[in-house]
Amino acid sequence: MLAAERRTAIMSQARRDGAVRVADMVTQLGVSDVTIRRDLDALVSQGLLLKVHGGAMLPGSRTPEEPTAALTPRGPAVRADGRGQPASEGSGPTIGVLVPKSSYYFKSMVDGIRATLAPLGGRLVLAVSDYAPEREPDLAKNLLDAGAEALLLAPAAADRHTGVAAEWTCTLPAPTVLLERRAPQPHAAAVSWVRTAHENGAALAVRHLQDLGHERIALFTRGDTPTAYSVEQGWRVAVAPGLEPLCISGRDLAGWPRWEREDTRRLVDRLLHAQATALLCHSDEDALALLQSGLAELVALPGELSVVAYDDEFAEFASPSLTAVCPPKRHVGRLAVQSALDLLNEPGAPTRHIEIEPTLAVRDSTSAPTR
Amino acid sequence: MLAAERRTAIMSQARRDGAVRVADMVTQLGVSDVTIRRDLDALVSQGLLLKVHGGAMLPGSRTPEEPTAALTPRGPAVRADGRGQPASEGSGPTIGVLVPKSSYYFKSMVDGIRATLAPLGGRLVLAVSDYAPEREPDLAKNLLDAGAEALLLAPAAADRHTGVAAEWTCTLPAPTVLLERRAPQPHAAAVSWVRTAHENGAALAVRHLQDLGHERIALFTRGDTPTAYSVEQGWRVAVAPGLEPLCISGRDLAGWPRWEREDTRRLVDRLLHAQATALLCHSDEDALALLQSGLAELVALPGELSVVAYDDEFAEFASPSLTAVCPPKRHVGRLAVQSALDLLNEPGAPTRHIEIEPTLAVRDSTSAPTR
DNA sequence: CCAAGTTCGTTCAGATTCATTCAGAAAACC
DNA sequence: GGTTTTCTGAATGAATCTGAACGAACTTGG
Repeated sequence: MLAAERRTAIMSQARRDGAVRVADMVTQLGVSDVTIRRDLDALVSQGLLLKVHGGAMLPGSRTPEEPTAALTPRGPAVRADGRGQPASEGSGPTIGVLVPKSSYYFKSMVDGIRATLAPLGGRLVLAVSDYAPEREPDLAKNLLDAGAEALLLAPAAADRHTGVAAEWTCTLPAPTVLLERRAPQPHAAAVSWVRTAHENGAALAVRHLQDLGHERIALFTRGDTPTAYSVEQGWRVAVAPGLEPLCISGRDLAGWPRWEREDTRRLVDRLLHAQATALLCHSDEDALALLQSGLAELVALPGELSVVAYDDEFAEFASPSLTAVCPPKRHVGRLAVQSALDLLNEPGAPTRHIEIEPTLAVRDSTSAPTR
Repeated sequence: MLAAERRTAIMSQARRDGAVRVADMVTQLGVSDVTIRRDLDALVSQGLLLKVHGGAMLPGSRTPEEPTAALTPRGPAVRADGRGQPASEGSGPTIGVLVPKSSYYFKSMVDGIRATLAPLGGRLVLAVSDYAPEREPDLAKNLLDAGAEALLLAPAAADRHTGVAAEWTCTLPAPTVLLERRAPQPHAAAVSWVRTAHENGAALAVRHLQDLGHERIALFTRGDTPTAYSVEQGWRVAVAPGLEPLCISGRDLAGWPRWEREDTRRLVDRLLHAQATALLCHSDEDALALLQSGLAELVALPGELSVVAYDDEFAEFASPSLTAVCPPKRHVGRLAVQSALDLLNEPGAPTRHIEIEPTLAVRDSTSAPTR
């Protein structure tokens, strides 16, 4: 492993957890403690970390007092039901988070929230609605009962086309920041939100493909969520107008999300019939499933069909590795926490609406069309 | 094997793993280490890779050796203007700020920037363009020469109607955040900005007046700036459609910004003639000037004419005290600094676009119309 | 307060990697 | 055909990285 890679790994862990300990990195990276310490020294001299006994912390976390406090709770100290340890003598704020799913997309977002909160000694209380809108008001109340002073909400109770959240999310008795949702009209100027510019993410992918020479670019979107609609909208605007766009929605696809060999064949038929040379595939999970169910045997990748995955959880590990749009999930979490803390610390702080731009990771699944 | 093929292979591996080792590529491609190193040099000079000991890494989202920290001599503060605090032990970053005016609107913004930077030991370098677009590129360069590691720009070089900044603001060799401006299209997804939702601020004022029972709400806007156009647009959308709106622009008004008694009388004539019962006055400075030049002697305030000031620097101290829209100037500065620091500390951090909502301070200059 | 267990900083030696120079081979150009 | 340009590989000394070892410093729990 490269020294610089090691340092990147250390920094990424530090950013995730707010701190790193030498012993952990020794076992994790398989090098000696001296080496880790030297890495830390280097990072410290760049101002990226602060050394403390046992490891290092992110600078700027204003706790010169008890630096080790954030180090000692090893692993994810925070439990969904709130019965986790009090997270460093309760000096920081308690933030309640409501997400529809604890896995996949929202996992990274929650990671970002945790990483931002950890160095401040804040506590995270998590609720998962499992996409059941009717349970969410109660879950939000539970969060408040569990001591949450501010709420970060990604409610399933939202218009699927516009991502506008249900009204109750805007009238809770605590500062609220919506995640990947907007507030309904009477409250739009009063409730903050942080969202990904998924439209631009899809456009980014389309433009990359167009630059390579593709003209007919199909879209597959997963599920019936605001994200899927935003991606679809961005794609629709970015593909050359005039050409009939080919959009395949998981919600219309019998059998989905189980990709059988037969499904994949049918999908490929549709793509070829529409003369598509590229596919933007919402959720890299589905792109991976496509590959695993024989996509590469039916068409040459990327020669006959270029594939861009939307989302970048597993795309890197596919074969061929998938070019992917990377929604800045971790940063959505981070900025939401910062906003919530601002609202908490300064009661009159103004509402803010933040859009974060996705990036594109170009890998091996896209090339110029061969035809 | 062609050299170009080799380099493609290297890039592909780099993109897959985030890094490549010289030794690996030697065995994998069957050429000598010198050759690989030369390939790396070539790719580095194209900006595609960063060399590190043992190999190379993807630029961005990485921690290159000793970038700015060691290069910028932490010397005495170079102030672009006037007095300067000693800038606290030089541990923090240096932020360059370019504003068109150091007074009035931007004063509070700069205050917000300074207040956010101060506890971090950061240094602020300020440049003022005095609304001369042609001087701004040089001023920005000066800021960089003075050691600025990131830039916050509110350039006068911007489309007055849309607030889209000139292109050069997006191609500077340092993380850039635009203040109250947007980035032009090819760069919109790559350059962050922070702006006030002036449209919503104007709408807020209009709605307040409508709630009081006003139907004909006039607008005065000051100057020929993006802010004025945003306010005008928000006002235009919010006033009842169908009614002919009365918009008076300072840019069309002879003599402005000097309010003589005669000007005020003419303005009142126009308002009364249009049967306006309320006035949204962009810049509380002008609202104050109106009052001081005899407005209250010509119409009963707020009975015959309700006045809402846009901006809240002096509105509170007028008599009667003015209801005012408060643009969150200080917070614009604060969030811009936070964004710049994020970009500085984490080179791969995604672009963000932040809109902050103004608030409304209801005071004595608005009431239900008496008519 | 002490004692045990960690963690820290430093030095030294071995291994790897780096930049550079020089020379040979292949391709391009006249 | 001859010359120039470009690319490649060997060789060299210098620079860098890594791990072991040791005494000092720190943390923790009585």
